Amino acid sequence: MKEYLQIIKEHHLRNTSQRQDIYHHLKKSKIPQSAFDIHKKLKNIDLATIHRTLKTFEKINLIELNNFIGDVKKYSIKTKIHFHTIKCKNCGKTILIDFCLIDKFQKFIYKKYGFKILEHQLQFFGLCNNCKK
Amino acid sequence: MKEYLQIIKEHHLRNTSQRQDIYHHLKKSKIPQSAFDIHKKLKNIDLATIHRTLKTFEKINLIELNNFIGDVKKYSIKTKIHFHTIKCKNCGKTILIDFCLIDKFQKFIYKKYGFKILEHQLQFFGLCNNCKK
DNA sequence: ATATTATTGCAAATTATTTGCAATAATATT
DNA sequence: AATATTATTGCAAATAATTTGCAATAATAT
Repeated sequence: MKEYLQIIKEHHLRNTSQRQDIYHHLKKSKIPQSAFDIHKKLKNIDLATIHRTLKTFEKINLIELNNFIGDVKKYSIKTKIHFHTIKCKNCGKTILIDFCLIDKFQKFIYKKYGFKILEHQLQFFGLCNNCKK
Repeated sequence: MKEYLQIIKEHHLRNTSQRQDIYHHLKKSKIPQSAFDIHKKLKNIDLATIHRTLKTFEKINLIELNNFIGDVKKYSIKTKIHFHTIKCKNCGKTILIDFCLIDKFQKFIYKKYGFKILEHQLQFFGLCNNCKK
């Protein structure tokens, strides 16, 4: 919470109740949330406001886009802890992998392709414990 | 082309001129294409037909979804050659990395999380040669 | 306590995708 | 080779996701 307010203030934004509620909803969500997901929980906040808020939060680096390819946009709190996700192709169960496999490849890619990597996204699709049987 | 016709026939689908044209457009495209991208090039084919064709092609594994997160759906021919992409955050330039960094991690993930990985998608975002200066 | 202006809610617009249906064209059947 | 069958197409309309204009409201600055 301290962190949220600090970042809001740094960017000269207003600490509205809508922004607080949306931030807290994202904070407590285990899985990335779409604008519509949030609207279902916070029915009193207009959907357009939720979209605008998510864009704002993304711009100031409070949250990040984190959806599976082809899916609607979903966002999650930007943590210092980098993670990846696995989604079960059968039941949709999604879990987080709480460490990063990729960092070590960044230097290699810089040498070979001249690209300086700023971010990456790694998504796995598979079958979970239950569904693989 | 042989491959395309073979797969179409295997699935008892009809080899229409629209499907041929869309397939060939994707085949010669270096970068994943959206329905609208294709429609711009093949103006005589209805946009709804393009959407339906892409879904059909995806279902029979001729093509695969390959867009950057948050972007509209983009598809590319499914090659035996697995690849990843890097997109420049500044100019949008996109290049392909023609080998896979991830395969070796799959066994590890199976052991630790019980997930059997079927597919993955790795996207890098960074700055290209020109833009990093 | 009041003035200023960012933010909100609402309605309408835009963009991406999907669907129903009659016309058309590809394949199967004779 | 001609005809029958039915998948596929184009068109129009529907739905879904997101964006935008604008007046009302609420947060912050004065």
